[in-house]
Amino acid sequence: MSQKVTREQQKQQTRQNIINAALASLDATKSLSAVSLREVARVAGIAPTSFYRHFKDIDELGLTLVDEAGLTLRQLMRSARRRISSERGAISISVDTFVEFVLAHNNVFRLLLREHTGTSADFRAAVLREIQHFTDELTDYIVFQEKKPEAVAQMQADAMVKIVFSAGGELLDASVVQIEGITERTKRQLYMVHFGATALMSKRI
Amino acid sequence: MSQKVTREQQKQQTRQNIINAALASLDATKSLSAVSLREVARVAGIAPTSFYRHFKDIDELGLTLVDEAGLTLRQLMRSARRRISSERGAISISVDTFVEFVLAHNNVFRLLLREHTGTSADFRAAVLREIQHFTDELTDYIVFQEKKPEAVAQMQADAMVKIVFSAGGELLDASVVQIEGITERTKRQLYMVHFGATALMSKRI
DNA sequence: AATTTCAGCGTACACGTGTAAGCTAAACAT
DNA sequence: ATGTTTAGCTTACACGTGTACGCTGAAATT
Repeated sequence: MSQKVTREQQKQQTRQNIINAALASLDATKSLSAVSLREVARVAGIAPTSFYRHFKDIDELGLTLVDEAGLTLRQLMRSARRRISSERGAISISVDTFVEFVLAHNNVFRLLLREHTGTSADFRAAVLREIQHFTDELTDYIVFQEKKPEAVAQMQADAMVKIVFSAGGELLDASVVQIEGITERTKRQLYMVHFGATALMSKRI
Repeated sequence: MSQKVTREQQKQQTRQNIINAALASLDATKSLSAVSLREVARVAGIAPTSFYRHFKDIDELGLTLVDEAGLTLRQLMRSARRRISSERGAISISVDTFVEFVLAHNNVFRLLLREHTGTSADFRAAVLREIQHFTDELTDYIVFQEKKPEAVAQMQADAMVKIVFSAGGELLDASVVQIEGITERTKRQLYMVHFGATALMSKRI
């Protein structure tokens, strides 16, 4: 049938295999910088040296993974924002969606969380960029929805993201019974921040 | 002069040398689990195999470091609490002290932050224990000082610690001009949480 | 003075790592 | 049909790792 693009198709297929292999290797006991070229190649089903046909470095693969993780997260938040109506709903729906994401793609979230404080400055910068995206979009939402000045909205969004991401980290090691508790606590904490920001805004900026 | 305890003294001295060597190896590019026994031994000035006379594992050394880091932090917060008078002062003094700590002992704080999301479940648990100490003491302070119910105080303290620790992570990569900004922002965010918790308490728990 | 303890040493091993060099064969362009 | 490109392979190398084994010499005990 279609044998026109077979060559490029194969290459893209192998590239995806490498990415999948790397993601599969990223469990709770393995950091990105500890993933070895040889292991990835082994799982991907290619020779170690063939890896270089697709990525210059193991680091280049790492940055690719961080980018994909950030993309997934951004898409998620867009879909969540579509389901928001009232103010109380915003926090509840957002947190629920985030929790679902962490639990469903725990390897991906762990990747972000780990490399956020990891050993590679490049990786840290890449993760920071993704978190900044996350924070910026939340800031925009707050400015538009709650009619708050940019400066206040930024601080509120920043605090909220810090709380949510930290809670996400707890989820990774949490048992099933703890998850509900963490979720509820996080919602109330975000509500605290929301309330505090609103009150402070009208008092002394 | 004193030759009575020379034997044990020497051993303790070497043990301290090992700990110092490990701390010295812990810069921005090296995680605890990536510190090699051989490198530590090299820096400490002993043969690789002599390491085992002091620690069973490299992990046992790691846990020792986390404990020492937590101890340092706990002592710091005690000294900070002594300088607190009014309510506004509490947040300001605490954050300032924390920032000083992170900047002065950045290797130690980096250790805590890294292993908090690191690859070893034992290390994660150890760091979590220290953070829990931190949170518990803050909770007690809030209960006693602000007369809030335990449940509210816990959520407030937990949110505050999450914000402060996240900010500490930013400080590690921040330039000198950014530090002031991060410090101020953090104070305001903590004030948001404080205010929000107070307001929420009187409304709907 | 004789004996026991033990902190530290040197040697040796097997293992996983990144990557350089040159080859094969199949997809492509001509 | 012929020549070129290139994804993937095999082989090979030097390096750092954890740790097992047996030894030494001095401090501590008797």
